[in-house]
Amino acid sequence: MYEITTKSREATGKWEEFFKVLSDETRLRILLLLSKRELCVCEICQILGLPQPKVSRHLAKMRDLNFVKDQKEGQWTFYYLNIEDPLLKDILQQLSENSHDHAVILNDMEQLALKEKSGTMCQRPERITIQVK
Amino acid sequence: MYEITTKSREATGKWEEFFKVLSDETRLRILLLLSKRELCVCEICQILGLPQPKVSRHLAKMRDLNFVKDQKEGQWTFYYLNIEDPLLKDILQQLSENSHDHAVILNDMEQLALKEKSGTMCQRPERITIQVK
DNA sequence: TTCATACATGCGTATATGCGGATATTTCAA
DNA sequence: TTGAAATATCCGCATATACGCATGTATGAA
Repeated sequence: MYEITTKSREATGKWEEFFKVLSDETRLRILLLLSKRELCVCEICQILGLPQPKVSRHLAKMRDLNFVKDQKEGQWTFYYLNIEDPLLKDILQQLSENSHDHAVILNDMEQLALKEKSGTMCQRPERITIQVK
Repeated sequence: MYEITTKSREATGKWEEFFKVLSDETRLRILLLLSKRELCVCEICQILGLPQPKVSRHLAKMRDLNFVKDQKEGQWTFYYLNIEDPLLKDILQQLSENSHDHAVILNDMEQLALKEKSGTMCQRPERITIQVK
């Protein structure tokens, strides 16, 4: 149903707002990270190499516009994609497929992989294994 | 080929710029009009009920970023969609399909239809019949 | 040549937006 | 209770962006 699948636009009722969220490199980087897996704020900061207030602000904006959802777990707040919007999924898919000429994105993905391997991810409760992909 | 189909992003190399163009109601209205047919600046102004400098500036921006192309024909400059970008096509398709709850867009389409019926469209040379849809 | 129409653009302004730095709040461990 | 870590938010500033208005340019008709 359209009413269900396009929440991120319903929030404002305006398409401009939807695209405005995507008009920022930091937010795109975060969205592409979250398209791989859920992450807490401090993990995102470390992977992207960005200050926490900056990341937090962008996450808040995307949460307000229903691009992502959050789930507090003790000291951490985990963010994950709101996958109910097919257009958003299509767009992130396209970005992901064409990231080969985007050095910044490639590096972000590598930093995520490195961090996962190094065992320095924040501890998750079992039930938060939200696999988005 | 990716190199051919994504010109509107290659222009800047940055996805943000692509979405920034879509982050404006006037530009979305124009793009949806042009997804129906090619139009000159004065036709767009009349259909949207917007001042000419405003429309002209938005068109210039979209031309610079390869969203649209223009073709001068005597006193008129006809603009039409650059349809080489599959993502742009997808997005406009989605917008078009879901315009039923967007009164502004619905009215624009009606104004276009009315203007076509009323015989007040600017005169076109035969060869400019660029059907985009 | 003169004038009207179509279109583009320069300028000043108001607003939006992103950012850095500081700080408040919550949670957990010592 | 105290302190450190994680997160959110407030403040002030710098920049970007859209707009209105005026003007410049080109084209075609009288």
